[in-house]
Amino acid sequence: MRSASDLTARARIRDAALARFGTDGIAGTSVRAVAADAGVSPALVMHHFGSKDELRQACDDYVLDSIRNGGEAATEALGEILRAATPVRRYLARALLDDTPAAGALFAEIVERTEAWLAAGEDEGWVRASADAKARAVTYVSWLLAPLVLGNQVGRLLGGDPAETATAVRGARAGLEMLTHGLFADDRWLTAFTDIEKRTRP
Amino acid sequence: MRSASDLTARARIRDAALARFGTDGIAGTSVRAVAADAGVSPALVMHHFGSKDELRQACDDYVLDSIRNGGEAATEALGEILRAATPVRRYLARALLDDTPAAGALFAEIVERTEAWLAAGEDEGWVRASADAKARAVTYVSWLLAPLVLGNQVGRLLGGDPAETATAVRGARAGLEMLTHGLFADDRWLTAFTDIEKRTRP
DNA sequence: CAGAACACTAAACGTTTGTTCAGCTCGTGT
DNA sequence: ACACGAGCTGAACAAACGTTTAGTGTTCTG
Repeated sequence: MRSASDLTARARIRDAALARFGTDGIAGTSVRAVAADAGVSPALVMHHFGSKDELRQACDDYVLDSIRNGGEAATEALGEILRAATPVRRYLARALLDDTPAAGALFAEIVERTEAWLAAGEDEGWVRASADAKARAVTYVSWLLAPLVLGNQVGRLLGGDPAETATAVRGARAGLEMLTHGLFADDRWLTAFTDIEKRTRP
Repeated sequence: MRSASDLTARARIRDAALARFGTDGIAGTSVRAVAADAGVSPALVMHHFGSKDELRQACDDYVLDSIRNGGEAATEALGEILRAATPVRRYLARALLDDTPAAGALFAEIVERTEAWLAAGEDEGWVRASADAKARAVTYVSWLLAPLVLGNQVGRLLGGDPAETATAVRGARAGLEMLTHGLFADDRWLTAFTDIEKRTRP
């Protein structure tokens, strides 16, 4: 258990920035606010990171490392993300929406791994075949990330703290149900969708 | 087909704000930028809306109306969202992440409608039973909203403009496949999840 | 022990921010 | 013809912004 004071000032600033950026957004966070949270002067932030944008990049790198080195074999992307610390999650959500280079790279990486994972599952027979493996992987990852990005909304409706484990588990279980047994009992929506597709592109 | 010039200045300001807020975020958008996009002076923005925050509220209200009055019977939430104009979509994504009151209300509303819709489908036999109807509805709506919020990432990987219809359709189809036939062919993940749940909460 | 290197700050820089204010230009009702 | 309110602007405001500068200690190093 580490307390705030036995971290180096540089790390304290990075942590404060991560939390602030995550909750208030990058544009909505001032260097002064980060400095105040870290208990240092605004000038020290510049001394260590050069500029606000470089501070943001440092956060990007930190989050990338946290997630990449979080899971051992990284077989399942779900676990990695859910296990990551809360400020990191919130920051990641912001970064994905703000379309940070690092976040884009991470998203692409997760999709790639997931696609391989799904392909392996397909070979081994526990994943169904797909007409568009890439699109499926992208959509699947989007779905995994959705409760993370929409955490506040989901949490409020499912009761309790959005970051609370119990709430996340409840949603995850509902999702897993849909993914194994399906949501719809027949093909009506799928065929309806195909019809629309044909009509639009004959 | 309406051109930018035959709208009232008030509407032009609102549209410009919607677009800017959507792409740059609310904190990242200045009143001056909005005014410049709308071809008016910053002072006129204040004249019409009073403050930046009231301008944001006006955007909230507009998006709410756009979506609420968009679908006729609103049987399926999916169509409404996908059919909404692109700036509105992007703004909605931002608002959901920034946790605007209006966005929260809208999310809750969509979930409520979806839950009723799924319950009706369950009665009619084309939706499978669920252990946790509320959690399923919340998760389902999150999944619908995911490509919207993560549009940039999804679009980049699926090729082409994120807002492009073809790209969105490709992801939507992959999602629909998973929802009707399921993704996993057996219960291994679901039972694994249940095991973890039991071990955590005995 | 001198001195370079480092961590750190107070104060100020110029810019941009949201907002205000006085005043301009109209079309409309009297 | 006159006044009036609505639409609209340029200039200015104080506050907050990211960043710079000059300088203070403190700690390694030769």
